[in-house]
Amino acid sequence: MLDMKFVRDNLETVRTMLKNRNNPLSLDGFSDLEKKRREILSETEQLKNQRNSTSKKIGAMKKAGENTDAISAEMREVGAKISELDNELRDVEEKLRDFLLHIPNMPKEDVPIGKDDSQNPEVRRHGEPRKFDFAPKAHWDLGESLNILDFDRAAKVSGARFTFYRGLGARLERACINFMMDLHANKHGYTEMLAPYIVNRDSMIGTGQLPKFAEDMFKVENSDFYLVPTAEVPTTNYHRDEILSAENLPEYYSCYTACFRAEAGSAGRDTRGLIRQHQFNKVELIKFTKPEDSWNELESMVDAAEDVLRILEIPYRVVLLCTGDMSFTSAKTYDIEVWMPAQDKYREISSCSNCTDYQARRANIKFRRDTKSKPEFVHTLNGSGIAVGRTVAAILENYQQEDGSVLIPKALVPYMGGVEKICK
RNA sequence: GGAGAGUUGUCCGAGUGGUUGAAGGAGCACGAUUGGAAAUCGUGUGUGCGUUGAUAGCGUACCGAGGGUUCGAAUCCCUCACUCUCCGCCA
Repeated sequence: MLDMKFVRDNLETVRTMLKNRNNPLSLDGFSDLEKKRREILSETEQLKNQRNSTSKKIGAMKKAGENTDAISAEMREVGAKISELDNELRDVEEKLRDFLLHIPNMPKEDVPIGKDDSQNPEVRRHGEPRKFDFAPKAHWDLGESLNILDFDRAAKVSGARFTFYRGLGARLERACINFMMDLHANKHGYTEMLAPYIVNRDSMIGTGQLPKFAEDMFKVENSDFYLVPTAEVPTTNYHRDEILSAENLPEYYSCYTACFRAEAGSAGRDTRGLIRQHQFNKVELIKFTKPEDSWNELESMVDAAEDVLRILEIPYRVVLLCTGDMSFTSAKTYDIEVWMPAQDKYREISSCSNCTDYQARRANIKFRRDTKSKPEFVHTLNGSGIAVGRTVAAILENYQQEDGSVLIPKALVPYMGGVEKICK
């Protein structure tokens, strides 16, 4: 969340930001609440001061054997007033907190203002989309005809937006996970993690999924548990309520998890194939950095994610998200979009964001520059490194042959136990 | 799931109603000592909020979380979470 004082002192700037993000939140009432909070606080603290000093006095009087009935009665009234004010204060602070939890992060100055994804500027491209001398098939058709993806049985067993991988399909998904984890651990310096798939409410608030996006999550019934929508949640909250030491920064983590998303509101979109599933695999990259380093760290994180596609030799482009398309917690986001021949367009396969101190403030993650200095909020970054199901889809479409077989990218062959091609 | 024990500052660890933000120790920082270091000695060493020009001072809150009793709670009561031990079950 944003700093309360920042919102108070920059109300119009925050309003403009909300408008640029197409966020309808109204800040009416915020200033009054903020002012009210300080008024109550000053009054209640004054009374507490009185109570504290008088209570000490009462202790001394009792020791001296004096009667304290009158003064105790007086303090009882002060106490009643205090608890009345405290209740009022709690109410005001709850409302303020609710405001703050619903205000998204401030975009960096160089983020273009725009309505939606049509206004995301392209930053760079890598690789030439292959020229097919036959009509390329969609990955779901390839997967079914090769008998490596089974959407029908997944629908029977679970429902829409689930998939069975089988045989070399399952092997390919697993090969991608292993390849990505090895790449980030060995080449890019990320510490490998495996995290819980179920997290509590505080974690979901810490990274910004709650309270606003509850309908996008799967909640475990009769509990306060949620299925993780991304490894960003457990991995960023790994350091919740901690003060990190400066010499450990930046901290890099890579974490594979399955991801669970309700996909409410995307009915009818990407109904076929691996693109939009209730459960999918993802390798996530997470960084905790000093504030002054986070922008460079964002660039190197995107590069690490791009590296996956470069090594797999699949064409992609990088776009910079405009204000209207950026996620809630992000100050700046690059999306990597992979070339999908059957759709004849680039599709998102990774999203890398610098959340600056926004999540750190929610999750209370700080660091200390040295023993004498006050703790400061870290910056948190997260990025897909990369979405595994979409990678498999991209491999199937980009590496397909006219006879319906699919070649395995060279870098994955060792992870496939030497298999170089998937055929019928 | 059953029974019991715990949760205090960076760490260890005292503290069962009053001057305790919290004994003592360790660590750390600064200073003294030293040719330099170790050892030793001295001083200091939490966070949030409010006030403020101020990372000064003052006030306030915080001893797992939330509520209650009391003039006053780390200390008493209630609820919850987590940790540990034993039993049961189990990949």
